[in-house]
Amino acid sequence: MSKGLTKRADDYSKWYNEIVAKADLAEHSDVKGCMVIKPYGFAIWEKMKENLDRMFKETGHSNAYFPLFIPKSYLSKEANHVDGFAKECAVVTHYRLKNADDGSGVVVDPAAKLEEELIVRPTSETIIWNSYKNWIQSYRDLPILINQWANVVRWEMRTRLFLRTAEFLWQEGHTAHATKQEAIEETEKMLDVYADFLENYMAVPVIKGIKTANERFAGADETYCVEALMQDGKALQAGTSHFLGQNFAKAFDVKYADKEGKQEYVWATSWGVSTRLMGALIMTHSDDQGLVLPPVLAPIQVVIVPIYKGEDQLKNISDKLAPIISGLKAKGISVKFDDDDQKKPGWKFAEYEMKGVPIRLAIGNRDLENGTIELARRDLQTKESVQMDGIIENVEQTLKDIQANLLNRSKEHRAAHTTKVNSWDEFKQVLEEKGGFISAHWDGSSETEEKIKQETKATIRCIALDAEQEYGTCVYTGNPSTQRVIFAKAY
RNA sequence: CGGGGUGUAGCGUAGCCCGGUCAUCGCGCCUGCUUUGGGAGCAGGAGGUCGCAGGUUCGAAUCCUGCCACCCCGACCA
Repeated sequence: MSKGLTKRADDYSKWYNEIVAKADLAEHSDVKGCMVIKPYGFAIWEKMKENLDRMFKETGHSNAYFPLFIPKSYLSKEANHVDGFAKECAVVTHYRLKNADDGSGVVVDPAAKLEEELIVRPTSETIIWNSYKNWIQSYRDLPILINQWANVVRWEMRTRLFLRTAEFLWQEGHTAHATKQEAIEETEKMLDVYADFLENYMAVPVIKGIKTANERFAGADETYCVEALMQDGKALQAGTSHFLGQNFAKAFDVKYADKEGKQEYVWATSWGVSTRLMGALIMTHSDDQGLVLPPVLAPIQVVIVPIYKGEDQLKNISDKLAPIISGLKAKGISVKFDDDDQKKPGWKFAEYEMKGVPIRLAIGNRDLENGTIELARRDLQTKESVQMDGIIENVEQTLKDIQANLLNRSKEHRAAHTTKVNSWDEFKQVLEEKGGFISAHWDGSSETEEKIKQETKATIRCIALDAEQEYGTCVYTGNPSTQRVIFAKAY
């Protein structure tokens, strides 16, 4: 077994899979298309959840929970919505098993056929709006600002750990508002929450934008998104926030009486991020030694490895470390003191590097004599001997430095892989040789977008919210255009 | 559902084209001793219906037929 990882240039997807495996994050289940998230991977996801959940609550949202099963008739109430999901739904048709008559095992009891099939939710708009119908009568009932943490199922043909699996974990916010303006503001506010989270917690820079009609959520009037760029030059849709207009209100007949007593349809939004964020985290920061975690999301921020011979030495080291460990913990820093006698120091170094632990402290007899300790930074792969005095403040500051460095580094990577192009030849050349985000003029038609996709596999990731008005001509058709849009190959 | 490929120990594999001490090697696992500042060394040990079912043959992991499963490339991916 090789000690290092596959070189990225050789096979990016193999490199990605190795990191997921070696950092012990997740594995494919024997159940087709499904993923097992292992304890360490789940601990990172929980850190993400914890922070997102707090941010949702700070913006006035509450958590609730709705059923896993959606009656088929609900899903079909909104025409675009059902079209968008019909091809990837898991369907429950029976509710009972029985022993086979020939003793060959358990079979589905044909007598237990459901009158109406149940769909395992691919997303919960329909089941939630079926409830909102009963909850909303008056403008006084609005707004409703609810989020749910749940699992959903989308029967994808081809899956990749974290990025696309048949079942995945996510949060979905579903809000109801009295006015269009307020719903649009909510959509944009939650997009800002996502961008904030991606950049300041995950250290993943994103472009905020809106989707073209082709890429829009089935049932939305407008889909906002945050798009990130991975190390291989492909884009990843990291989160979406949808302005749903009155589509679901009309489909489920959800009206409220305004102050004048007039009946009006409710305005809606929905927004979500999923375990796909784990994929974004892995593909943005990892190197050939394995995972690299931003400190604010690392389950273990500091690992301490003692280097010793015999129990006496270990005891000396432990005694010396005790106040440092409690001092770090007092500052809210998560520390693991790995005194496992079964593993050697070198093994531990490699192990925690693969797991992306931001800081490693190593201490042995030599350090005890000199009053020093070795501090290794995962992001820079550097290590230096530093004074034991002031180590707590040093670690605290270094964690901040690492967090900032990771964001800067990924911003630089993105800047270096974002190209303005002005001709079709240039477009194809940059896409082929360099990849990354391509900023180009587009004539605004779905046909053009579709043709570009067929010829190059590149799609319009978004129309950036901060795009400047700039007159030009479509890179494909030469038709007039008023702004550049972001193209890329995507996950 | 099309095109290609692969199934050998927990994992990764050699052997298959040229049937016969071929079931190989690495990792992992178990035992013991020595080790511990970058994935320890040595010695010993456990573990396999060679995907399944037929067929050819004195003899099949190896050849033939059928089936099953998985992987890759497409199609699909709100």
